[in-house]
Amino acid sequence: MDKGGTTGVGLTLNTSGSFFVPSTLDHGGGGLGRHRSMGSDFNHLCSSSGGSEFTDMTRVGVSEMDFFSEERKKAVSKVEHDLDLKLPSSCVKKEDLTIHTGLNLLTANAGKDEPTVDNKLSPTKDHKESKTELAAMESELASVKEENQKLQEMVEQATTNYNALQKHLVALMQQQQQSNRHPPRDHEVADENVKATNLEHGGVLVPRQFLDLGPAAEADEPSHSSTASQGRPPGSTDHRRHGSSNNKEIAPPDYGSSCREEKPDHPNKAPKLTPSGVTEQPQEAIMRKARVSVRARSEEPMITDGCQWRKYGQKIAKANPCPRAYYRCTMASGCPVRKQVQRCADDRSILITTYEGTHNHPLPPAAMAMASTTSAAASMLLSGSMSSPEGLMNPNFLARTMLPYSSSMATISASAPFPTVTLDLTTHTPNAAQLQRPPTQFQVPFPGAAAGFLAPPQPACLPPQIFGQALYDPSKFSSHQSALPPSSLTDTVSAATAAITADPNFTAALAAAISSIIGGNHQAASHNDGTKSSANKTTSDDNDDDKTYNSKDDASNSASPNFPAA
DNA sequence: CGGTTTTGACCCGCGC
DNA sequence: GCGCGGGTCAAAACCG
Repeated sequence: MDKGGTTGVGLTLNTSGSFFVPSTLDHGGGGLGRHRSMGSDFNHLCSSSGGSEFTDMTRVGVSEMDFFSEERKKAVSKVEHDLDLKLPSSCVKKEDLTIHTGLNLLTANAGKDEPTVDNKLSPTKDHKESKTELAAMESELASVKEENQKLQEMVEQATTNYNALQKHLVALMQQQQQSNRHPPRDHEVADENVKATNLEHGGVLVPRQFLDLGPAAEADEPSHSSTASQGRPPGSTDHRRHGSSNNKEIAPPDYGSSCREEKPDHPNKAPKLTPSGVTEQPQEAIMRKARVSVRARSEEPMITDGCQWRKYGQKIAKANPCPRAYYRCTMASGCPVRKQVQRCADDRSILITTYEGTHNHPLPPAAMAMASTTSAAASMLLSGSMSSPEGLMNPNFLARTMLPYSSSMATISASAPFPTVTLDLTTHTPNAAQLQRPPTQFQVPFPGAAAGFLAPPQPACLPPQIFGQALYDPSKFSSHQSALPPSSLTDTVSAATAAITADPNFTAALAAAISSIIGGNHQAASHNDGTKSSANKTTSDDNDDDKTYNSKDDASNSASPNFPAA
């Protein structure tokens, strides 16, 4: 498609003086509706539409040429003004987009085009018709202008939000670099956060962390992390007893060895080289090892997070009589995300779900929230741990930032083999709703919402529906859950989210979440069918997904190891 | 029949 | 070196 480039409008004139926009123009941006939905090419398309649309509707007799030419010029200039068109000289010649009007055009092009029906029109009839057409044009032009105005406002808003987010990211990256050199004290961090938020930076730096996060960026993860996590040294044989039998179509990742190979503290591991020769970031390996643990009350064997999981193992840990189940994401082949599900030893109504890794595939909307949140929490954890060893070694570092509102909401475990954030959603926080938007909470403009990708501008990444269908199904509600009605859970979730988002380090993570949400939404619009087909059993929608799991799990619930006979 | 779950065995890191 | 514990594999069973 010619995006309003050097292709001239190329108005042609028939012998009657009527001129048409040739169909070749229309394919580029003839339909107004097409323009409205355009994004980055909005201005370009509008600029060409301003002319083409106008001229497309215009069919004027020769006698009116002079009169209408002035009108047209005014109208076009108005449109251009309204749209505040900025036509880069490099790609658009202004004169190409200007409506060629007047008799000079007539003389220039006269006789070049074949006669049309308009030839038969008498001047008088032509005149009247032209007037009505002009009136129609003007009214339509007005509505178009109005719509374009709205669209432009939307674009501007989205751009503003995007810029604000980007600036903040840049500021945070700079701040992070500074803190690497001179680890500031806590209050200094807070001050700098405030300053960073207000900083205005013109530079466009995209932090790598931002790029690394989110499904879009993760799409190539298999080629990276798979070399890191799955790639056994070329000559090393599978030391396991059996050859691969399952997953024949997939290069079976050796998660055991990968896990071990990726130990961040492995002393002898030199940074691996990607095929391209780029040194692989150890951060990525650590990133995959960061864990987000979610504690939620649920009678269900598994909380509903919108993803498809396949159980690949079960183990009874020493400290907990309840067996721990191991699940792997099956929404895409080779997705590195795993989760562990285990009931709390103290309170078996509490389900502890620990997520690890980031999805390398688009997510359905229902899965987006949890994935974004876990990814964000992991990123936050890692950004804290990355910026200084203190973050990793001192469990209070992140705890301080995450727990300004509730000490029971989130905890950081440094004693665990891997850095782990635990979001405790089992405790109802009375003031959770008030904490949802604390005055000092960093709020990221939500480009998705601004641009209309997401309907409600929710600060919370965790819609309540992800925490088990039981929350909405009274029949499945246990006494535990009835003690925690959905609304309060919503508050708790919101409060947890508020606690997380209060951390400025969360920014990069949230950016990832946003990008994944946007990308996922973009995907989701066209992905549903794909999800259905590829996930055959699971998903006409999420409820079906739940039912699939629940039916099985319910059937086996009595014998479910998640509920061992006490 | 294909996908999922179960379950015993294996691997590896770590502590002693 | 050995045992323990966590994590994973994969054949068999199960399910729709």
